[in-house]
Amino acid sequence: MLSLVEENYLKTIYHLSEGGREQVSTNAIADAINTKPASVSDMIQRLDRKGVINYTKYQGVKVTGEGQEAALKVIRKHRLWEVFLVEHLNFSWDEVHEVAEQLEHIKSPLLIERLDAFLGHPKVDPHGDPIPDAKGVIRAKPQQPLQQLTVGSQGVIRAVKDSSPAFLQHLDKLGAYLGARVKVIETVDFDNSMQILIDRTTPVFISNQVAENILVEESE
Amino acid sequence: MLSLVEENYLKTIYHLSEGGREQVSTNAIADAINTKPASVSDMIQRLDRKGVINYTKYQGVKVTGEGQEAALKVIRKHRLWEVFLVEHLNFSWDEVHEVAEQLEHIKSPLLIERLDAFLGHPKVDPHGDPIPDAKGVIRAKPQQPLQQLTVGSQGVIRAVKDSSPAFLQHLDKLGAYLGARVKVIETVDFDNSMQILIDRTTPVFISNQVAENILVEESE
DNA sequence: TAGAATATTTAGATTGATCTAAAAATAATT
DNA sequence: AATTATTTTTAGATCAATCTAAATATTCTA
Ligand SMILES: [Mn+2]
Ligand SMILES: [Mn+2]
Ligand SMILES: [Mn+2]
Ligand SMILES: [Mn+2]
Repeated sequence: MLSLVEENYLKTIYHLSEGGREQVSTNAIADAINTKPASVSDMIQRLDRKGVINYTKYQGVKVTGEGQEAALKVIRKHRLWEVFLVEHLNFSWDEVHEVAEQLEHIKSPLLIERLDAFLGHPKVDPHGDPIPDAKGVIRAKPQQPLQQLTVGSQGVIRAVKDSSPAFLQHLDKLGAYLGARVKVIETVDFDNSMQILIDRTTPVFISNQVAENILVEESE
Repeated sequence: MLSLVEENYLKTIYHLSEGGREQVSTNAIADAINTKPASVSDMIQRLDRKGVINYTKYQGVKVTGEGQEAALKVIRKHRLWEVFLVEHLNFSWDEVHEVAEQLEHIKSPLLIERLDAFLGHPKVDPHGDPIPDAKGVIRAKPQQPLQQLTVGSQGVIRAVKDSSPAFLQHLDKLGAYLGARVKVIETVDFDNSMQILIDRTTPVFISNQVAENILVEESE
């Protein structure tokens, strides 16, 4: 059994290793979780003892099979709650993350399975992130950062990499949302910004950082 | 701001003082919360410093105005979540309390107001307990333990005093539920047990303890 | 009302989670 | 390769929440 804090560490480590990184470093964790490296060093030794990560001194950590299972359970809960908040309690997509950070730690297998059924077994959360099923299986769709599209190519917005209110509210202003069609009008080499069409309306400029955090499914 | 543990202490103290008791004793709290008196002694000094209770050494504690407000917020959340679980996630009334004990600590004013609206501003929880409104106002209906009814008198079950699975499952077996009509057929002086009719079906025997924990609204 | 029983508080320890400061290891750079 | 810079770990403290054992108050009872 993991404590709330341990669950947060584990989830963070899992997310950091999603990018393909083999070993996750102490500093990376400290950064992500807003703690000091000394605290992380302590905690990862505890998590190693609990068998959810493998820790080798000075070499960072790696999530074990058992650890991944636990991490995915937390992530499943987080995302299901986000769906609930948006679909049934009229939350907007920039309001849900913080609350879901709390709800993800509620311990009740019955609750989460009933919630899943109530929601109709959703496949993605309000940010387009896939929801693991009860066994921890994720079906990820092929997506790429909007940044990578070339002039003239088109796609549909499927997810966002960043779930911060600041970013999501910016997208709202741009008129961008999950499912919107986008087309690249122009790319600017100087700063990697681009001009795009969203749903065939007026062209808008987006910065490199924005384009990096929008995930699209390319379409012909 | 109160910690999860502090919220639990405060809620417990509030409930213990509901019965009219002026001062709540250290031992009573320790009992209710399953801790040692020494731990309680420590905690009530902290809660006193935070201004939610008044503590006088060796004389027990009393909830302050501010404390009552905080306690009622937690109770409101607890009961709203119980309604949600029963009405929307198909939980039975004996399964909700434990989960609600966790959910009641989620901190988000928006969430709880949205949940309240989603549920249609319910007035009572699945055990018949009144739900405080956003301002902490409770409208309690006139109720008395079934034990107090005399032979021949009738009433409607409005609430249960005990929310333990054991008790509620027993009521299920008896066919008792909120809203059921009851009529006292016979009372036994020897052990204070009674024979009652539930919804005019076959008479059933209930013990003194059962009769004490069923709250009815008497009717002519 | 004195002594016994009970309730409450204090003292001192422990555990989880965090921090700062210092030490040790690894990585980068002349 | 030697030195410097960076990263990571350890040592020692602190705070919340708990415990056991001992000390102190209050309450009951004879
Ligand atoms: Mn989120
Ligand atoms: Mn999300
Ligand atoms: Mn309850
Ligand atoms: Mn209840």
